[in-house]
Amino acid sequence: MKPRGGRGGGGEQPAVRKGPWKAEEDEVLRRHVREHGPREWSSIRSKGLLPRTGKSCRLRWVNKLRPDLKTGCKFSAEEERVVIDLQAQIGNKWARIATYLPGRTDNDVKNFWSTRQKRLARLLRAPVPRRRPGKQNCSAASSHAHELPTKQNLCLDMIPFQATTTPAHHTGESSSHDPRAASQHRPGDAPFPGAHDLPPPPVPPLTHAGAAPTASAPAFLPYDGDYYAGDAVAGVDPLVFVDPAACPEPLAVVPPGTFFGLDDDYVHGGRVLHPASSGVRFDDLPPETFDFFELPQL
DNA sequence: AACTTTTTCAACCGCGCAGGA
DNA sequence: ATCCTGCGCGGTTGAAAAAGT
Repeated sequence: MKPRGGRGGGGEQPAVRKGPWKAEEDEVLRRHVREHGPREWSSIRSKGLLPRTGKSCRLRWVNKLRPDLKTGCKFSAEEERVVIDLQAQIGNKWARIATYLPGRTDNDVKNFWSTRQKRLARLLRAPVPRRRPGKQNCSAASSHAHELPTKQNLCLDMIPFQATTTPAHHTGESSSHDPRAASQHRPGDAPFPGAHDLPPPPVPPLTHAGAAPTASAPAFLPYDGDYYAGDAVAGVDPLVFVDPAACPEPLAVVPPGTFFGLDDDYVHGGRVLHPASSGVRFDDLPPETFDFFELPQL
């Protein structure tokens, strides 16, 4: 198709190929990265190595070929919650959110979120949900879904939101507004830093209702390569720990209007309301909405 | 078994930013 | 200061797979 606006084009280059990648193409791309690192994507085409745009090559590498990716593995309970928490805090900054999830890409996070949004939207339209297809999770079987008490396990069933969560404005600008800072790896860096090597992503301090984050009770802590540092935190506001056994980390409150993109007709005070009956709370929603209800207790 | 619906995920596109010429 | 180019991000699409009827 059309190479945009006369760009990218020195001399004679093969027509751009699109669509699924072949194994041979993957191998060429891997070789390029081995030799040059994960950069100079445009040169792959200009040198005639592959009839793919640099953009396409980069995407293929980042989303599929990077050696540190978790593939064929659904999001765990932890990962789900991290995504939900961070999306509530910083919005659709998938690349940044992905920096908290070792082995996950922004595309993974984006797809995950999109799936949950659709699922919730469908559930809200259809009060009697069908049994959700139970694909095998890495760490769970879906048959637990109806066995778990929702309220105790519902990490997002929070106390009323009242405070200073910081949507995009907090995250977006200043030095922290460098979405690339967290994900871009420079030539001198370790080739593909896993979570252990990730610098603390520049996520703003998260807050929860009634208390500002403190050293003793951080609202959220980035992945530390092993487990979330919040696990061991003592003295965390008990309101945040709905059930420490089921939900060991402190969580940020979901600010109104942010949950899965629902507007305030659906979300009120940090709780999701059924559109047709404002007395229905988030935890009245079918557990099928979330996979992590189905996970065994951590 | 066949068909339909839903979910998953790979890949593309447009836009904006950064850096070099 | 401006333009050009490369790259990264977020949104979207569509095919394939899985599950339900």
